[in-house]
Amino acid sequence: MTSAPAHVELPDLALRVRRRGWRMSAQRRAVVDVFTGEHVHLTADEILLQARQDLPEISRATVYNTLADLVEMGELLAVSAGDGPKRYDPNVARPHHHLMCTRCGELKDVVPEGLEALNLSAAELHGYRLVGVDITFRGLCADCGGSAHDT
Amino acid sequence: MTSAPAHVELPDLALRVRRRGWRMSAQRRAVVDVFTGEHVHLTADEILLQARQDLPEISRATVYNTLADLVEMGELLAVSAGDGPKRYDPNVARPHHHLMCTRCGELKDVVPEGLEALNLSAAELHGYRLVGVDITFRGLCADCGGSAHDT
DNA sequence: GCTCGATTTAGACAATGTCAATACTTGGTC
DNA sequence: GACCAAGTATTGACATTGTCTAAATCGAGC
Repeated sequence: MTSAPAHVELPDLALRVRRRGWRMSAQRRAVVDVFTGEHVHLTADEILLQARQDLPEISRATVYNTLADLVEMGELLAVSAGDGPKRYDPNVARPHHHLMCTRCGELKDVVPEGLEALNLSAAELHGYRLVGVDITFRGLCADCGGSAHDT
Repeated sequence: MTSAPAHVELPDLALRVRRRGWRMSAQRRAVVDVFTGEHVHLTADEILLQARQDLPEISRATVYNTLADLVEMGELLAVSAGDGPKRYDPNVARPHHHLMCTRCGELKDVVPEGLEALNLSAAELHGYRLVGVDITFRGLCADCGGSAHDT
């Protein structure tokens, strides 16, 4: 362990948490490093498995703790996509929605047009104070029989 | 057990499954009868508890089986609302979306205006064949600090 | 009231997530 | 470099939600 990883190019999420002065540890780095790129939508279990390739002894609780912290800080979005476990999305910079394959669970980011007008009337609000809107387009991805063929 | 419940006024869901010739049993009736009215959004556990008031020996597996059958038949909608368990919605007749309280999980049906135009461009479809859209408005209900006051 | 196939049941199991107590590590300080 | 305090990680038990199987039971038509 004499090689100090000094000038590695930090991916987005890693850079952001670094800037916040978030206390770093080998475990947190292993988790954060899984999210390279913007269009990653992994489940906690997938994140655990990938993090273990760097750091085999990392525990499940640590991954959940770290993810919860990141969500709390607003650096990660937790997306509950129908069935199955939550997925985590590092693309918090640009508001977007999701396109989900109902068969394999794959998730894509989408930014549909004409959504600015999406509002509820006072009657429809039922006294709620609105915080946000989640839109999930359901469909079949190309691999699962999407636009290619029927049945 | 000599009183035959002959001309009870059947609520919607009960009527509908009856019409389909779905084989009825005390257990299925207990589950179906929980869904009186349109604006009911219960979790499997709540359904189990309510059904047990009619039929104390009904098992969890039966409730899940029955719910899965009803969803399969299209008589019930399964709504995954963020955290927590799925909720079941008997309002399948009119397409609608949901308004969810992020604190207590309460769910309301809403039919927002100006949604007919909601579409994805070919590029955004990523080869998916679109099946439907789920929209969930997130907020705080009146009881949890909605329109009344801040903090 | 029989009979057959559909339905229900208990309980084990699986997947996902949470928690508490203890041990360890990090970063600051001398 | 060693120490300390606070923060962080770990193990393993637990909770919740849901699924499965084999055996028992029931419903509805005859």
